[in-house]
Amino acid sequence: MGRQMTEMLKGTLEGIVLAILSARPAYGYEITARLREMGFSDIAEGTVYALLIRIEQRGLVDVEKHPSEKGPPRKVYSLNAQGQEYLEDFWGTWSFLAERLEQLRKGE
Amino acid sequence: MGRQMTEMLKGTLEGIVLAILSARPAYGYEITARLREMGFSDIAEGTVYALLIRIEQRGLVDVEKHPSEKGPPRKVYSLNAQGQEYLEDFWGTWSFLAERLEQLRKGE
DNA sequence: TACTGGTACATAGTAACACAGAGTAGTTGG
DNA sequence: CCAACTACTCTGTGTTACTATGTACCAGTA
Repeated sequence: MGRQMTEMLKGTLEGIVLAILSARPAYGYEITARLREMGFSDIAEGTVYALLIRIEQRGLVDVEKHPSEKGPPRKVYSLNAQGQEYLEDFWGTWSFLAERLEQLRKGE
Repeated sequence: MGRQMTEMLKGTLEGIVLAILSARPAYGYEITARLREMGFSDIAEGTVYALLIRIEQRGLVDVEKHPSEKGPPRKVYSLNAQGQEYLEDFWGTWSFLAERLEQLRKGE
């Protein structure tokens, strides 16, 4: 992945994953696959799992273990109330940034 | 500043500064002031200076020293050809990210 | 003269995050 | 048995923005 994308994902990847979870619960491997479909073709698996552990420790998601038909059991994450609130903050921050950048892009 | 904003600025602040410089040359103190006017109210001065040194070392900007009426001489930065190219890459990366995020925001 | 405040740049140390790369397990099919 | 897919974990590294502090230069003023 490009250096620019790597740096830009810092902070936003977390929001992206929370947004995915706000649609419906999901587990790590599934989220990774979803990201790849979205075009984030080479986000490292390890990055996603580490992020999930982080947001779990911050209490933004609830976790349940479900057996899988194939492979080891899945850790299914779902956004809780605190996570929902945090996601709204994220959208606020994102909007602020996106507006300034659109302004900058036009302004020349 | 919030944790979210701090993380999101990683990767974007560089582009923001380059975009400011693409409009016209500027020096560090001036850029910091411009950022504050834009609403990035508490971006640390040290952050901007460090960033300017970084982009100078990468060869994205040219530097000239100009005497100042008040205080020490100014280091005036201007975007060069390589910087222009890099900025275009930045806009490409940004657009990609912004599109996915808008999609995610709508999709629920 | 001494002091204050604004201008202008620099640096050392810290925390957070994405990445690379390797490893551990379980299941299925050749 | 082993390759391929599923599913999660862990260690170490580089980049970045922040905090905090320091240097330096000038104007106005008491």
